[in-house]
Amino acid sequence: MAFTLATWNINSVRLRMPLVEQLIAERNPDIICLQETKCPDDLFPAAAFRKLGYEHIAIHGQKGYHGVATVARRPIEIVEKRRFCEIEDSRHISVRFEAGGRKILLHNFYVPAGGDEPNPQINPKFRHKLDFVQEMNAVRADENDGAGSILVGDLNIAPLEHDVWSHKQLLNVVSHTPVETESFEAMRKQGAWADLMRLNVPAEQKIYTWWSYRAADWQASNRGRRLDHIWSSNNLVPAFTGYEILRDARGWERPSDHVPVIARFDL
DNA sequence: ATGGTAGAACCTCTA
Repeated sequence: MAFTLATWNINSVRLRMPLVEQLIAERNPDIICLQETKCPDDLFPAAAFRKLGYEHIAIHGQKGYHGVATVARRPIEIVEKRRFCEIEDSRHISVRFEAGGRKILLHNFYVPAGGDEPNPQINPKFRHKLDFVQEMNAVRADENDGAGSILVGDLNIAPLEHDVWSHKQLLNVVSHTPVETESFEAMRKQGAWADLMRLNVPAEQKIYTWWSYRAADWQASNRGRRLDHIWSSNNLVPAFTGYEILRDARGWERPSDHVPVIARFDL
């Protein structure tokens, strides 16, 4: 039983519904996890998704900012919309679905970006980001009863040296500072999560999923970062059969600054 | 070293 799963920071789902349609036309993922939907739940384009065949919809949105959504061609059951750092931001939703006779728990995350100043003493947004990652230590790849877990989303941290265009130049830039990358990797390992996008890729190979809007020519400068991630419990690693970063989507009409990442599993 | 773009919503915040 094969299925594909896409994760994409869409940066306004209402504005970019045509791009979502393009993703579906080109790759037809079974499940789509969106972040930064920037859309209250009552304005979510649910009818449009249903029309496209995504009849199962789990949303956790708010007005103006943040917001996550998981939509699927197959039944999904909402498990939780977790609140982090005692703040009412919409940054998480988890659902359960069945594949190959196994129940799978799927977390969809939008981790705080953290502002520009990488000093938690003077930048509350960076403090919030660090606290958020700390709190994610409680989210583990539970393997009870043979079930598996998947965690995807815009995690806003590029943990490894070759997850950014220049390790040296980004050491003091939020998303790649040592305090972030170290607590991020510690949290991932502590939760027993496998970093699927790096599994079979040489450490020195660059992987990007995001290119800034601020570059004059994103393609020419190619100063990307790997901010979007796909993790799974170890018992799902044998079922993981590969992934694709839809880099082309960065060049689509009025693009998001993130591109979809699509993982394939065969259970 | 600096400033560059984009979205939501309405003033400025967030990224």
